Amino acid sequence: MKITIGFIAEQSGVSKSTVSRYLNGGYVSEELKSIIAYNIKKYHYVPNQFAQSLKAKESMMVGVVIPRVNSYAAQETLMGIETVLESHHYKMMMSSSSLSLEKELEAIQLFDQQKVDGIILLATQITKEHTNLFNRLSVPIIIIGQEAQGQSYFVYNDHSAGYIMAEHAYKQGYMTWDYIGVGESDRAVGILRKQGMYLMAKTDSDIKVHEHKGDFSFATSERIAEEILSDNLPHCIICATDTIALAVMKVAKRLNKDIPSDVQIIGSGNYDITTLSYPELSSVSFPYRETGFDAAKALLELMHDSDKKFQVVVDVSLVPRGSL
Amino acid sequence: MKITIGFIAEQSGVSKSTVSRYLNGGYVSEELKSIIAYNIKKYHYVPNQFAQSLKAKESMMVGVVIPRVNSYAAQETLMGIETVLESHHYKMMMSSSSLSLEKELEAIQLFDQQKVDGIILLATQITKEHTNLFNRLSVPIIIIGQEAQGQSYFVYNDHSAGYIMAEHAYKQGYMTWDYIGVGESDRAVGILRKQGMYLMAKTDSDIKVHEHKGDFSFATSERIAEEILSDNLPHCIICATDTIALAVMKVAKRLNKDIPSDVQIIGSGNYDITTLSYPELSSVSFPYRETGFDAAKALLELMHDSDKKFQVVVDVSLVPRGSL
DNA sequence: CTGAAAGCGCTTACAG
DNA sequence: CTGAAAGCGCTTACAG
Repeated sequence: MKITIGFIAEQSGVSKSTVSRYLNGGYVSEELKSIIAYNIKKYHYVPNQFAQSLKAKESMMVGVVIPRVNSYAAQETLMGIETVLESHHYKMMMSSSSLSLEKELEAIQLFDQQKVDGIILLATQITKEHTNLFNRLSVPIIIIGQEAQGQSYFVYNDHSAGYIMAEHAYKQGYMTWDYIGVGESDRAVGILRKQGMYLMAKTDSDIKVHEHKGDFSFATSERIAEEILSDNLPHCIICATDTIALAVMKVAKRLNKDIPSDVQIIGSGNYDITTLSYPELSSVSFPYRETGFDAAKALLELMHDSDKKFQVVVDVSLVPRGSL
Repeated sequence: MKITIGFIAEQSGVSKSTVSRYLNGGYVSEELKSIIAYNIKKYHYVPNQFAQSLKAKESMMVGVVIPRVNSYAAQETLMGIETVLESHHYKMMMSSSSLSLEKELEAIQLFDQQKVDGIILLATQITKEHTNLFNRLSVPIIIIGQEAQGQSYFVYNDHSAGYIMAEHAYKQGYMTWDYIGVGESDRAVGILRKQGMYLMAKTDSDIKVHEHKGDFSFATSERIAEEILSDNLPHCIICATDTIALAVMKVAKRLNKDIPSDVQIIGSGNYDITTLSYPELSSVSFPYRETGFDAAKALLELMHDSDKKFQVVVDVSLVPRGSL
């Protein structure tokens, strides 16, 4: 049978109100407390959360929507978020959109219906539908990774990331670059990083850049790398992400190129695996974990003061290693 | 203001029952349908999930509890689970315990309260409390990674993993091994893999094994590797996990050892990054994704036939590469 | 095909 | 300190 508050009340010889008060820390005599406690234990009573939430104000849960489960950036960000939520006794619920925008929207809406106290979205793209949904939400939301007009967000300085990679190549004396980018639907990675790179390239008219359109996948990156390296010439390859860079490195090794004398490689993201390759991969560091931490703190504030707005740009920095 | 079913009914000039019926596919005249639809749209009405679930039977959600967010095994398993849930129109909610057994128990209980339709636990340890909780759950649960008496579970053949690593070392002609293990609280990784290795070692009395007690962390593994390699002798190192193996490889390179001529290394797990190192890491492959897939399928069955019981042992296989 | 009413399991003023 | 009662937003027989 189903153990309800009414059953516990009955067994304890008190009213439901009293049991409810016991559960929520209201006035109950010591005597009743112990007998109620006894029965709750005896029957393994667990309050029905739906019934509670129908009245209650706070669920002490925050929902986090991530683009995919095997993303280094997502993992790190989650760990930062988790740290602050935990210390404030909130539970973190996660939902992955598997890179489907539709599922992403659904997940956000589901969290809203579930009456979480706040939502964090690790975004890859902000569409008109996103904006509409954001405005209808009954709980605060913070977006990480992409700008969203009128909302609170934390974005990385992706423009600077592109510039920094280019500048490093330039300072090492390389004047002809291959740039492997990703699609422009991801504004931060697809557009801003590339723009940053070109801004730097324009500072010296001797610089030549060959642009290649790629995507986030390892396989596509390998294919592009094979094309680039097929001419047996030296190449300085600037990659929009570390995944791309790692794929390039793998192909270069397969073709017996020496890194960094034949082929120079730099990526962005500073994934943990950049230090496992040989040579280690030069990269641009994005403070994912700290940003997750800060965003969660900000969300906590928003939950209590919905007039606030956070729109912060997080700095990135060069981490030169062996590959360039 | 809050848009409820009552408000929509009022605006549409019908009763709440009719709106509810509209929502749930009951009898409603075409005429009323369109006017209700109109108002739902107009006011962006979204049913309160708590109120629904108070009555409803199914939530179409399954909860997955993972030990930590940055685990390769967890990621892969999740992707397998996701594939089947998605195709059956279930939503996947994830919760991480951050390796805290207490949080793990809480998360399971929370999912149960939330009336998910089923739970999958990626386990690292099964305690008495776990068993008690499992028996009290009102929804089916499947455990992956550890045996749980009386429950449905999918475990890997960890004993075989240990044996396979040892056998490979033996066949390559190495007779003196260093084995780096993890704590025994994780029965599968800590005990079974080690036992499998020793079982193989016992087949030839010339085999010597030096056992080292480590843990899952990269840092501890590096420390142990430094100890082992400090004698400047050759070493054949069998590692309970790929993380440990990767750490050993890093230290070996730092000490300018050649792999595999000075130092031989093998791990378990077949993480994706095993192919990024140079040389690539030999390992034992665990079919994480397929197991997630199968476990989710099994859960779906359990949800409709709670008498079933799944207790399956999944095979693992050697993947020899450059490091041993 | 439609609506009034009871009920899901809890919380919360309110009166005592 | 305690209990009766109303209410949270929905669903579901039941009668019409």
